[in-house]
Amino acid sequence: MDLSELNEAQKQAVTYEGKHLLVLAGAGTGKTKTITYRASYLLSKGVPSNKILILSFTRKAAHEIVSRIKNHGGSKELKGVEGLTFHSWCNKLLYRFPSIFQSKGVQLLDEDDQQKVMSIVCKRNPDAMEQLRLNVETLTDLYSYTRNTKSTLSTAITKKLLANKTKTQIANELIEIKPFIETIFRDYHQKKIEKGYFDFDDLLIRVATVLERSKEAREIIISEYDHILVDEMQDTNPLQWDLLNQFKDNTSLFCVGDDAQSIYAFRGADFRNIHQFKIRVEGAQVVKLEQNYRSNQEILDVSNWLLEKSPLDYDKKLQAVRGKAGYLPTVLNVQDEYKEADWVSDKILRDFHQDGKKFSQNLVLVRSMQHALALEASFVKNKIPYQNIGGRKFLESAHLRDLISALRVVNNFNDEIAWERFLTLWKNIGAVTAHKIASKVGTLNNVEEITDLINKEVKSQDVEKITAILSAVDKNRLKVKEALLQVYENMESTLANKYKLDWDQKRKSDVPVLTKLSENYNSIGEFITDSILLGSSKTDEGPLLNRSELSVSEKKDIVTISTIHSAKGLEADTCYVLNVSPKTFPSANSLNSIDEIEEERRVLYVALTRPMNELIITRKFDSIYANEKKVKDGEETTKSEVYFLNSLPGELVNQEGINQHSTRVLDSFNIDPFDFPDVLNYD
DNA sequence: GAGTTTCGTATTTTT
DNA sequence: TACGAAACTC
Repeated sequence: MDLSELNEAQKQAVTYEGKHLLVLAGAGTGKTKTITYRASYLLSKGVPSNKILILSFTRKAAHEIVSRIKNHGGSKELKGVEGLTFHSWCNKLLYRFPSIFQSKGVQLLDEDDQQKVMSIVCKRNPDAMEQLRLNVETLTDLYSYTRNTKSTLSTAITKKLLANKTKTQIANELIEIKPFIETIFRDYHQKKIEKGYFDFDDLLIRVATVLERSKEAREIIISEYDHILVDEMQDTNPLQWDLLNQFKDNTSLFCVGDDAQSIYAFRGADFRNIHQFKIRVEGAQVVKLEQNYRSNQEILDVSNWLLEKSPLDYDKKLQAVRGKAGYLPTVLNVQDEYKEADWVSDKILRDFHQDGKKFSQNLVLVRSMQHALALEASFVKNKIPYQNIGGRKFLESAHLRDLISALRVVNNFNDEIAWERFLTLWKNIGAVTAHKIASKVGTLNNVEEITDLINKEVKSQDVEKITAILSAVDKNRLKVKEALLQVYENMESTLANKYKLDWDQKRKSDVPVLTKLSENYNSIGEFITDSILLGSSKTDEGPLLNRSELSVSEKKDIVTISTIHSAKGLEADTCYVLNVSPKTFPSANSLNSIDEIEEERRVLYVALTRPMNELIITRKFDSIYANEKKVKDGEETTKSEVYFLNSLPGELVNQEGINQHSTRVLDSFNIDPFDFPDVLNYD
């Protein structure tokens, strides 16, 4: 196998002969390359492909690695190498070994479904909710966080809800709210058991618990794999570590990560999984990759500066193998997002026409997809082709969930959430009627009994369509596409009416894509689970789309707009990091603790380390003046002064778009940085 | 008056 | 897009 493209450190990692290895790899140092070469290397040494498992945190990353292995291997046995997310991996195990994991017939819930279940539970505990004054989303987050971090409820509440309180306040409030939260969580758990619901976390928890408890199960499962390669190790949480930990006696762990790119702490990611790797895994070695091949030094200087400003010690200073480019990154000060959008569109078009730069060499990064709306409008106006990564996924869109809900209710009569969605679609059926039906239907035995019930109890002009859909799906349980087509036939006018704003232009065209996706499934249940788990953005090259050979878009020359969270591992010639304004970096919602603020810093760091040649940062300067606005209870004055680009040294960037406001703008950048305590104990 | 529809408002990040 | 309040319908 040809290793000549690797540097010494990479080679050392790839050909490592010991059992366990941790690769600490800074941004752009060839992390993905190392992990793909490792897999190819193992294959070339005769390790069977089905004994190698590649795990990542996001679907995109997992898929990226597998497709890269295929590129430089080319041989057939590579097909067997699995590249999965932790969740899809566990789902697969549950599916393959239903008797070991007691997982037959479970109904997977996606995030929206999970919140609906939580919402039902909250409504039946009005007293607790009255006391708590928390919304459903916060509770669902807290529940998931507690389980992913394997922490006590008290610890989780303290971290998530009381982060900015004093010790006495915490103690008092804990006593006050914890019992109510506990009531709700216990009830939620009960509800899941009743209905056979599984939320995302249950996938991992079920596997971890069974492996922990049963020696026999563990022996069967861990012998499945000789090598587990973990990408983005810094994003794994204690629950995921628990899983990996079960394997270490039998299986070699090859983990790659970068603590400076840990941006999922809000979901429980814990970079102690990296820092303590050597302690936790006996005999593990560590290899560091420090040479950056991606960017020029000027870009890295800005990234390095950002990390240096942190009170945490990342011990990281990226060196560009490529050296200096001779020009600086740009900071563009704009008035509002429309000016920002026009400027970016203009530049992309100019580069395209004058320099022959491809659209696909541009990557636009945003904190949240919300920030990209004006730009998308501008792209449409200027006829710039683009794709979105991150944000709402294809199969998470409401109209497709409406269609799928029809499959779900027939697949599982007990699926209350799906019943409510499906029934409230129709004229004169609201939450009350839907709930009444949903609660009666679970005990019935076949679809005829259900249509009888609906005929009897529902007064709606659409009853005929409803029953027609249910019967059609029932008859086509094994022909998913046919079932979907018949659902659509009966539902089209209703959907067109519900989404009249953008049905014709936008949503309608998703339906053939969905039916195309369904072609390769011959059981409704499998299709439903996959559609929840894979979520699959329309332009994603995930397994769902590959199966049906729909990944046409990847060959097209288009600009990519991505959330920063989805952009890890991506790179591009030119990157636009939009709206790096006060209150966005760090986000106004993340100012409760140093941990939160530092995570925001790492998010920005990930963004800044994406470009190869050109980095353009934009920010709205009028939002700087908005700092004083809306001070709640007089407490937030200091918080509004935290802004990462405060005191950004002028020699690191070129500023553009400064007009008569310029001096005032620059002055206001000189506010003292937030006063961080300088010693932190992360143990 | 129960139930449904409609309208206005606010929205981080991912499995 | 989801929630709450207000308006509307049986």
